[in-house]
Amino acid sequence: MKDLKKLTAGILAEKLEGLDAADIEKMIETPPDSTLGDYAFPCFRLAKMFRKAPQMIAQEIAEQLAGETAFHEVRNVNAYVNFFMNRAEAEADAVVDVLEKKDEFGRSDLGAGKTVIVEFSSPNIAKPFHIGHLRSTVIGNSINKIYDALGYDVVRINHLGDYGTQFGKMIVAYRKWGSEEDVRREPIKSLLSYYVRFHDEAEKDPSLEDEARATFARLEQGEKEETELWKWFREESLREFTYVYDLLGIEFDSYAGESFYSDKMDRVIDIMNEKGILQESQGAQIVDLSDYNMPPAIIRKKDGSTLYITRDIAAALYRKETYDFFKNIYVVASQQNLHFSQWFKVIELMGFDWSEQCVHVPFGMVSLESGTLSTRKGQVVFLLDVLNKSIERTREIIKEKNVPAEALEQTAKDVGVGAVVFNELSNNRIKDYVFSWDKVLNFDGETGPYVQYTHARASSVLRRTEEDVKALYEGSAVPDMALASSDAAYELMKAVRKFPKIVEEAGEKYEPSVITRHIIDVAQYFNKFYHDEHILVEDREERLARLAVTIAAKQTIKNGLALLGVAAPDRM
RNA sequence: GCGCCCGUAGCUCAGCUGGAUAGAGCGUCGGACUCCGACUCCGAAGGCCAUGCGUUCGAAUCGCACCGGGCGUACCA
Repeated sequence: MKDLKKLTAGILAEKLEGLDAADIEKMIETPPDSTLGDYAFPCFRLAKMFRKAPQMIAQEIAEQLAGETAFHEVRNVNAYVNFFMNRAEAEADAVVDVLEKKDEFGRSDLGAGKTVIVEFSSPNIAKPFHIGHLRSTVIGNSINKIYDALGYDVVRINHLGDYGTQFGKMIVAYRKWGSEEDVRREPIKSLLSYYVRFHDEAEKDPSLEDEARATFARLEQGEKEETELWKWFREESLREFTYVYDLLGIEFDSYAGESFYSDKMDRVIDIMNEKGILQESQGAQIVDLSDYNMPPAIIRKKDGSTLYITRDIAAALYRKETYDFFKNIYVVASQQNLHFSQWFKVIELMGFDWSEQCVHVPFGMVSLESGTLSTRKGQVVFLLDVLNKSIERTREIIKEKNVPAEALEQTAKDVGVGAVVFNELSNNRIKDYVFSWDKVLNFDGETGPYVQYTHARASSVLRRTEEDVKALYEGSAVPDMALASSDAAYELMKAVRKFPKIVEEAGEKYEPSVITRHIIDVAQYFNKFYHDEHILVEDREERLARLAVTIAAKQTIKNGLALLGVAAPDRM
């Protein structure tokens, strides 16, 4: 597709001394109202340069560009030069692109040859997968897909919380109150109950905490008995997680969790010593960060065992060496902002200039109407329950619709799961939110089912005239887009044209909601177009043009949903 | 205390790295199916963009201050 903004900037640059096209392109903006044109060039800033009133400048530019064939019209309003593009040309340009690229429409090769790592989801072993884990899982998955679409090689890492003092606690608890049989039958539920009991008992008997720390230290030293138990807990837990990931359609390239780095930490400490940044304080080994207005990073506890931060540093070193990443992205809750600032700084102090390639992508907290999530206190909503309820509700609704019986289950899953995922990705990730059943199970308005419905509706139209559609794809019929250049069609096609830029923006900001918002726009424009104009008209030429618009809308929605990890069924 | 984040319509949120009268959805009220899928569409009501000062030709957007909320703040993750 042609970049019409760039083209406009280029033409303006010829008329304006002292400004190059790149500067002008940055100044060009989109008018608040489409009746004011497709692009606008504000002239306020030129006033000083040309020592003239901005309105005058705008007027003169508009007059000079009056005959320019690249534009349908150039109009002056106040201090703005407003550009109206040739609708049919712009639409045709996009249609050709969509017909040719299909599922690839919106993809680019910006990141060719570069590797991006995304660490996301990362649940704790032996704890249930709840609504709080959904954000990292779904945001991380989408960021992966976005970077993949931008041409990067992506590596999806599930940094399982499979290590740390908590496993000391778990092992102590299992030995005291656990049963092998229960763990085999209901692994997470049983392990969790031991864990909860541990905390209750430890309140009465604080020596349990010391015992747990000692047990973890033995695990870290590779003692056989502890290691066997730990391995077993990990396997059982992973089996349950996989079920949820399958439902969400999410895959990982690596499950190297914290434990994977347990033997890679001495090196980290050696490097720190070489650089002379490690010091002893209150029996622990720390890196002092007071020069950077941060509390110290504790690298090694007084009992010799390591912490989260040490493992993250070891993991980053390993990943740099293994993958030579261009970017190393962490999709982790904003609660850990300080943690990431600390260890990014430590890495820099260790002399690694790639510390700036490490990016923390934080997101806001999820809470319940009854308060903060707490697995231990039973204040929790399980993700599986949410997904199942949503699927169930979808099944009820689509039973009477146009879904063949054999496709019902799959469709209920696509739409039900899609609703939950879409909902999760519709707001800026940094915002906190309160989980509400009403909200996830509401399918009206700006929701996944709304967008999916729009897609299914477009598919339905296309299904009715397969010959025409085939002809368009094969190129044996070339649509005359002048026959579909109404306001409704044009606004829709403008949104389609914008899609590749939207993908780039979402990548730059690490913000899937940019895509979510945009495909809602596309769906809204399509629904308006659909209502305003009959697509399957008698006249073939007119019909082909409107079908081309329909194909473009459907494809954009489908590709956008794919980047969110949401399916786009043809019927629902 | 200190640090970071959030504060836009009754509710949930957009608002592009400063621009032309601040936009959606939900909810409320009122309309549109003998017509390509009504999980749809159209219309109405609803705002001193928390507050104050500043920078600027121009501020919801940038800076400072202040209020309210969240998170974090040495051996949990």
